[in-house]
Amino acid sequence: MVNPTRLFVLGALAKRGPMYGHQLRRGARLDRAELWSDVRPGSLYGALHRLAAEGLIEALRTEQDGRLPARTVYAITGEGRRELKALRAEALQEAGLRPDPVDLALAMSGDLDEGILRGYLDDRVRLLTAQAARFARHRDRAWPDQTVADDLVAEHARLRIEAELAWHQLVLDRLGKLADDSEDRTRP
Amino acid sequence: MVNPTRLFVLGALAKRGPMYGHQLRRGARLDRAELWSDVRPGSLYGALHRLAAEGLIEALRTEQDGRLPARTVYAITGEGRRELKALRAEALQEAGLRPDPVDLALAMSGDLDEGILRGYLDDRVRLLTAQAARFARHRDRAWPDQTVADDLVAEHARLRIEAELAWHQLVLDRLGKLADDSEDRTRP
DNA sequence: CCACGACTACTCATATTTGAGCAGTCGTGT
DNA sequence: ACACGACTGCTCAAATATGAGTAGTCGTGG
Repeated sequence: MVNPTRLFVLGALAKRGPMYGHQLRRGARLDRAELWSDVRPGSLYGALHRLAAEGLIEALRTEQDGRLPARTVYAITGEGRRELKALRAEALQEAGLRPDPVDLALAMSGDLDEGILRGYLDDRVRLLTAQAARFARHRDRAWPDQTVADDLVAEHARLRIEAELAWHQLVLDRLGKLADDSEDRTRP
Repeated sequence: MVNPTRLFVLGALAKRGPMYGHQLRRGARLDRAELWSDVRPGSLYGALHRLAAEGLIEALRTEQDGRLPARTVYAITGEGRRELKALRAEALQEAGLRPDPVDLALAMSGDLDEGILRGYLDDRVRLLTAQAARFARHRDRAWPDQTVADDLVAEHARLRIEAELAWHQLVLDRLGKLADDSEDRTRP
């Protein structure tokens, strides 16, 4: 429902003050952003233009640093702060599971060879384990200016990955049965 | 990365044979679809048109049942089956956490009153608990034609919600500290 | 010196999603 | 009879996302 790009832009401008596009992007990246946002250039600049057109942010000035490309600095407006609060409230209210494509893929995998499927799952487990390790490190070596909110976000990621790992284990255990099941269907 | 709508349409047509748009939608709904897909009419029909234009599916015929609106029945093509396999493989490979807007909202909530935030979180816990109960029921009273894959998907949902609940508990516990933290910043 | 990869900022065409809406049918109650 | 809400199928404009590309700068190794 709520548009994360808008929330991100408004939130960042409100929190850190006026910024230009690339700065927003980098700020997000440094802030372990893969966790809560995934703003690619296209959607970011699109959002900036639209937000400016709506008056939720405004272009303050255009700078040029040496000969690098010119950049436009935006600031949030009063109207924008109001919208920010509304968006945030909306985001805090929607508590549901976002559909995971892997479920869809699994539901469509009746015909897939068990060995191959098992291979994919093993790979997934490896990837997830690596990520879990990264987030555990997060918890220990705190950032310079790591806030409690940042901790919570990292912890959220860790817990979610643990759940994924547990589920993957369960899938691997039941994989034999899944194969039987699709055989039941092909030979009635 | 992978487009879930495409995967859904191709997969459903491959699995259940030729169907028209509304039928796809309903089939998904009956199949506890809120779990792995959330195809609204707009994106579904858009995808159907595009897939047909690309030759991955083809319009078989146009039926009319009584005086109800006419419907176009689509079938997957050979080309489409190839694409389906590719999409499925891609979906099975991407094992990462999809960003959750609540993290974003939390990161932007330094200025939010603790009581209000706590209220939102309590509501979320209520919602999540209700959903967890629904999925537990899923596990017990099996569907008529519930496959192992369906079970796994439901179990996935349950585990994910458990993780969410655990995290919410953790957030509520640390909420006091979060408030302190933002005070540190406003009065240096 | 120069090629090369990485960074800086942003643009643009195309793909996709959203959300409302349309035009009719059906069943149920009153 | 008839109002009402729910269902049937699908369309459409507007919002948003994607992914590649542009044009130049900078640092580094050979």
